[in-house]
Amino acid sequence: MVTDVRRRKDEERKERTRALLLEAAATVFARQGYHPTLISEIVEEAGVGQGTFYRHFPDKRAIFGALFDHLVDQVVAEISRIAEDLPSDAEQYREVSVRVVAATARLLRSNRALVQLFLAEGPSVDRDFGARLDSIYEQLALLAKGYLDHAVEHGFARPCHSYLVGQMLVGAGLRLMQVYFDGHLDDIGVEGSVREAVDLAFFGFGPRRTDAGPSVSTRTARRRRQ
Amino acid sequence: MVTDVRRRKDEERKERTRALLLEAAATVFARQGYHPTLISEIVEEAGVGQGTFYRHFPDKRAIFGALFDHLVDQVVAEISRIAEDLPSDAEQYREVSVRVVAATARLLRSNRALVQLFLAEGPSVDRDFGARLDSIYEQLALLAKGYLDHAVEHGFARPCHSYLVGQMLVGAGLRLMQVYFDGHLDDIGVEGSVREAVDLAFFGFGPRRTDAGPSVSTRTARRRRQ
Amino acid sequence: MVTDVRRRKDEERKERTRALLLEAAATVFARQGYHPTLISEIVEEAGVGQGTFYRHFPDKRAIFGALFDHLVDQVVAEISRIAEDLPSDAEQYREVSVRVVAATARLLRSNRALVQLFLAEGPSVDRDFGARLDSIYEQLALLAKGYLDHAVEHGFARPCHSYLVGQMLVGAGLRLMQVYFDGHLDDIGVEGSVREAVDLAFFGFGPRRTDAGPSVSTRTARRRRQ
Amino acid sequence: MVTDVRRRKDEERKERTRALLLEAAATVFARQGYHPTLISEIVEEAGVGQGTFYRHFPDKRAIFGALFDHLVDQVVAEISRIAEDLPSDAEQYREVSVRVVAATARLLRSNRALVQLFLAEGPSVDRDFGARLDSIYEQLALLAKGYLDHAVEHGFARPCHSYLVGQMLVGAGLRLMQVYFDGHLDDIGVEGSVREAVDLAFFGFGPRRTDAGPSVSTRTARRRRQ
DNA sequence: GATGAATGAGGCTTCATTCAT
DNA sequence: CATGAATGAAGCCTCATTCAT
Repeated sequence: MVTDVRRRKDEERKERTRALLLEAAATVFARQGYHPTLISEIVEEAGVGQGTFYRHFPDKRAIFGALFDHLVDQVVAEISRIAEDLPSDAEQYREVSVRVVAATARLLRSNRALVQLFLAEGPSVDRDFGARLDSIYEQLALLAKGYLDHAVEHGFARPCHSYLVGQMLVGAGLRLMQVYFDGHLDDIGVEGSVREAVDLAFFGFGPRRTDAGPSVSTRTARRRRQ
Repeated sequence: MVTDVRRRKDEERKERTRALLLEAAATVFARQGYHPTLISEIVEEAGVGQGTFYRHFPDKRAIFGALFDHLVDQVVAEISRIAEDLPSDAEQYREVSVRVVAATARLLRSNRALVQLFLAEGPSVDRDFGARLDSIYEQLALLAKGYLDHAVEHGFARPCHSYLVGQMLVGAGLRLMQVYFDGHLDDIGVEGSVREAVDLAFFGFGPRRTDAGPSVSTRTARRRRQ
Repeated sequence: MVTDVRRRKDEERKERTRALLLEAAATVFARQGYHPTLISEIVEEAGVGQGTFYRHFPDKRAIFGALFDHLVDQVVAEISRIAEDLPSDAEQYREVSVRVVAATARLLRSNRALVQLFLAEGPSVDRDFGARLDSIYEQLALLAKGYLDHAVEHGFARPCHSYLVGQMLVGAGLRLMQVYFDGHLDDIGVEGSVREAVDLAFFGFGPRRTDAGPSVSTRTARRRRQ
Repeated sequence: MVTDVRRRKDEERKERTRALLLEAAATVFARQGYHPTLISEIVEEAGVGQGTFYRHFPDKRAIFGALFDHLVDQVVAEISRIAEDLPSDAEQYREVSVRVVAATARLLRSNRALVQLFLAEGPSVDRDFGARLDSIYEQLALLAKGYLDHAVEHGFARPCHSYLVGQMLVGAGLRLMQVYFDGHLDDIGVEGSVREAVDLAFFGFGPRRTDAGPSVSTRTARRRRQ
């Protein structure tokens, strides 16, 4: 009995220490980047002993990976929760897009420092880690391609090289996120940015036509800004 | 004078050694990435002594920077050469876009390894270096914005948040390049990819309209692929 | 608490290691001089790892300085202990001088190797370190000047340029010490040397006069030698 | 014939280069001390090529030694020139002493930087070099001892441990020189300092006696200073 | 003889990792 | 489990020295 209590207390303590280390690592990585960060800086930030680190992670890479996995799990869960069903007409399609993208954006924004860290330094941590990132981008692109193919099939998107378009949308989205994080889109906010982005994806920037086009609300919002 | 001849020969030798080092650095960086690369590996690849490195560059960062500057200079020169005048109608606009983008793509492709290196590892080399990259993206986005504003003014682009759109185009382009480098667009080649990309930018992927749309040639090319 | 015990043991261990390093450094410095000594030789002599050195001292200079400070502290404490009160007549004055000088000599002799090290190599270690030595000489000279001025005032020393005389006494003392360390004064020992030195200071080597002069005991000692 | 002219020109050039190097070395050594000085700094100061150094000296030690030898030769020559004959009475003895010491002082002062360099850094350059310095001090001490023994024999010095006294005089002299170089004796100048020093040596600082004592001129000078 | 680019041995220092407590 | 002192492998960099011109 005593042993059980003891064991549980030990485990709790261990868990707490691990959390301390993860948080500290996130802080220090965000502050100075992956490569310049020393184990000694992480443990100092965490307020634990040097040796303690190695009871929880084999090396720096591992704690970086743990942070990454945690974030990816969160994001995947969130996205799956929202984007459950395929849309059945163009307008609905756009609305779903806006909703998914905006939700993702909000989630990522709340982990801004880590996201920027992974985007910027991920590829340099490790060949392997770079591949993980690439695979995520690829999956996103394929997801977009799937949606697009479905849309083309139902006539609310024009035929195109959907894989290429999917990749470009991913790239545009990533860049958009960066810019947004840097505070360069504070004038229109998440919602506005997303709507503008979705408009670009649907209609391009070519001259407006009468039969369809950017939603009135968007145009209004834009006008208000000016 | 004997001295003059001597001096010139010395300078030539030095220049040759420097070139040797730069080439070697490019090779090794491309092979294993910036951080894992040791000075000793660069000098071995170059076939010069360890100390020789330090007669030419103060440290690893510097030689990386030199490679970067060299590439940027090349690209800037090439782009300036092509994109001299602003287009005066929509069709011309698209043609100029295609020409500039395709030329840039070809130039970058011939420096593929370095470009990938800079894109992937640049932000992790240094706070400062990351800022240099960012500034380049920003400049590109502003360039795009400028063109776009001009197009809107002349009626061959619809009103939009041109800064945001510019940034997205940059992101889309970067991603496109990556994908292209990875050989995932070998089916349509540079020309085809660029045309597809420009179409996306001009018209989005929304349903085709009658009054305007992707060029016939493109549609043809696409059909052939399918 | 377990933690407390642990902490104390750790501190003790650290202190022991530090002492080990200091002793080793003294040994190696004395053997081969400051500049030719490598950190690797110190740690080998101390029987600790290379990295351990840097946990205790930032560089070679620092450990040299630590040795120096330690010795100076010792000497200062010893001298202050002896030379507490000013003498009130000529004979007493000489006796105090003899006592102070002899005590210092004995202390320095027991640290002979270090003292020689500091005298010989101190000025070459560092601009700053040289200045520290100079300042000590200056202080000694001023101390001597103070005593001398006091003596002149009370009539048991003749008027003179007391600063210059103080400096010369310091120089004479330093040289005496060197010679003594080299074993060139083994015939008369510390006591005899000091007495002879004090006689020189008080009476010079000019012809003996009847009213005062070197003490009988000294003359006797000298005669015995001859 | 042509060859001869050529040969002489080469030799002259070589000599000039060597002189350039020596002068440069003196300058740089004086500025930053022996150990921190790099060969590259010497050749830069001299305005010659790196390789040129090695055509004239095998290493840094050698050029230091050459500077030293040159100075010693000068000083020895100068002293021998003055102190040719032994004095025959006390007053003459003092006058010779003053003359020799003052002349030496003037010579050394004109090479102040080098002298300070040798005194301060000599012992640290090399075991061997330190021994050379020591030997010089020893020789000086023996010289003084010889004079002293001669004086004792003729009754114008009191019996004493002449070797020890000789050494102390050397030490006092060295210190005096340092202090003088540092400008701390500007109030009485070379002549005054020397006279004061000689007085100390002859009479000590003990109370003045009637039958003999410091020269009137000195006392006067001193009084004027006060 | 003079030059200065190239060399590489060798010392310093860092820092991930271990281990005794 | 947590600790932090100790470790030493490994890289960086310097600088005396060489050597082709």
